Amino acid sequence: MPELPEVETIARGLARRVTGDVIESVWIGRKKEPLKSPAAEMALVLEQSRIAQVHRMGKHIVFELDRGAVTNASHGRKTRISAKAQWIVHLGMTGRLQVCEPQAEIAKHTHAILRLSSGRELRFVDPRRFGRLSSAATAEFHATGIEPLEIDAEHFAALFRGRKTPIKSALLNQKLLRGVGNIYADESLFRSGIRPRRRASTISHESLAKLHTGLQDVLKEAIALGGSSVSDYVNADGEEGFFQLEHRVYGREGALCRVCKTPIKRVVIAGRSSHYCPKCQK
DNA sequence: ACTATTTCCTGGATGC
DNA sequence: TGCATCCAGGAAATAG
Repeated sequence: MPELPEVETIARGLARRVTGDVIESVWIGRKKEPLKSPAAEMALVLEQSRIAQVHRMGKHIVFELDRGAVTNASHGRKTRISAKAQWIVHLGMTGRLQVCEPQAEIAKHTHAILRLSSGRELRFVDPRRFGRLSSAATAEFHATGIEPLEIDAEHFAALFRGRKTPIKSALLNQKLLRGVGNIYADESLFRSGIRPRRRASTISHESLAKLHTGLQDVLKEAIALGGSSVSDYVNADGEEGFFQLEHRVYGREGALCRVCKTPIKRVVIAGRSSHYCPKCQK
């Protein structure tokens, strides 16, 4: 399940492989489900666009497109119109973007194929269809929330002021912070000694400062290790990450806390599995 | 204006 | 072996 570190890893891998490539044609398999923009509109935006840049915003992968040469038919000669556009991909739970040769077997649940001028294809595969594709030709895509690696301690603490919701839910709320998912919410709460059910507004400024540091540390460490490979996550080169080996609470129900040997507990908060150490976290 | 709950979707694990 | 049931979870939609 790709969260900020996994999406960052994937975006960097894609940037290395497809930057500069031109999208020559597009095949879109479904009319709705993964699509947020109409299929025809998306194809129109993508085709003949040059991929100028690939980067991450929250859990979104954003392809910055440069739609260079456009024929102005009214004068019968080519006029260069510089137009910017974007292709925005959210991988959901099981979404994957693969760069491959055209003869490579088309995986089950392939929903979109972009044919590139380099002769390769960029394919979007998503069995569970929680992923989303959208395009922005005029209005620039604007993700909600603030990047957790860019926010300072004061603004971070202010996000939770007056919120009665459990801190775990607040961390998952993409309108506050963007990119934090279940794994890194649990891991950052462990690092800062806060139980996931604690009401956000009741947490001391000092603890929130620890949470700010803990969250930034865990995200940076995870990016350095290529993300966490749980279930079927792989990066743009099909390689697994290694941060799952560093998890201190996530997915460790019943296993002993690495700090105090107390068995890790699992509770459900807002429909999400939440893991914590009952001794280390208060 | 918030917060809580439900819904979407399929593969893999589990149980009988 | 086969079939039914449950579970994972991000974010949008819905309800309170």
